[in-house]
Amino acid sequence: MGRAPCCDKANVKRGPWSPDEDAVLRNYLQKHGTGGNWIALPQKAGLKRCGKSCRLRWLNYLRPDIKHGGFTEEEDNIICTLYNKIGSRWSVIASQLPGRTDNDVKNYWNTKLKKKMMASNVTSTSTPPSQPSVLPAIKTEDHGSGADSSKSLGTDYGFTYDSQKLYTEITQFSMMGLMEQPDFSGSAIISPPPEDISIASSSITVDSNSGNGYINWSTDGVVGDDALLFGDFFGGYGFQEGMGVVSPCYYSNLNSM
DNA sequence: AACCACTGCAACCGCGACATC
DNA sequence: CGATGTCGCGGTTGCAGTGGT
Repeated sequence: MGRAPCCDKANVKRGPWSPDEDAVLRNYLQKHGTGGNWIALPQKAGLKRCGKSCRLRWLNYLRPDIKHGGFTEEEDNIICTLYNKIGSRWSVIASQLPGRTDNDVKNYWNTKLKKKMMASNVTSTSTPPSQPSVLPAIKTEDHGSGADSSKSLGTDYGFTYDSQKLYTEITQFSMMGLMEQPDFSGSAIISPPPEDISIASSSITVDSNSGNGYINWSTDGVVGDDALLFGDFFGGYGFQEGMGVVSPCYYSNLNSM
């Protein structure tokens, strides 16, 4: 059985909102609030609109604290960073940007930021590293030094990866200001370390010919949440697609610690 | 001036999640 | 516990504005 429509589409107005409709909706909501029911609201307010349409209009346009356009460089960075970490969860991303709506952020990403990111990637990969003739099979290998929370811990996780892809992702990472520009001669230093995580040092080392590499990191001594968060950080930011292959290695190791 | 392609953004649609009955 | 109603989200569409030819 299909879902019943939220309103009678034949009897509701659609398309752009007029200033009069905006005023009616704004006045009603300022006086009465939503009453916890958007579906019933248009009838109460005297609008020939679908409740969903009213909700959207209020949330995306009429709310008093909304900002439109003029995204700052800082907002760009936040959007890029979060997009690379969590993907297209626009409501979550928008929640980190006061005055921005999910729709605004989504539109901004689709029309401008995505192209900006891609253009930047094209520029930064104009002299790509040499490609292995045959893409190596992905493998994970634990080179960890084992669990001893009383000492400074150093952990390496070996991986094999398509070096072209890895380079692109590291460059992207760098563009976001989260990593020093890699020269790809051998390694890239993650700098500064992820906020709130006490990683003492970290780097990515890659052989651009073979595609073999290691993620190396050490903490100040406590491997609990810090290491997990760092795993999340890598898994989310640096290797959104590829790192999933390595992530299980992290977690299986951490679980055994 | 007319046409076309492109861009940006408001609005719509469909669906999953959640609440309530 | 299943059926129903509503909310909220992400993907997509439609259209006005703009610039190029």
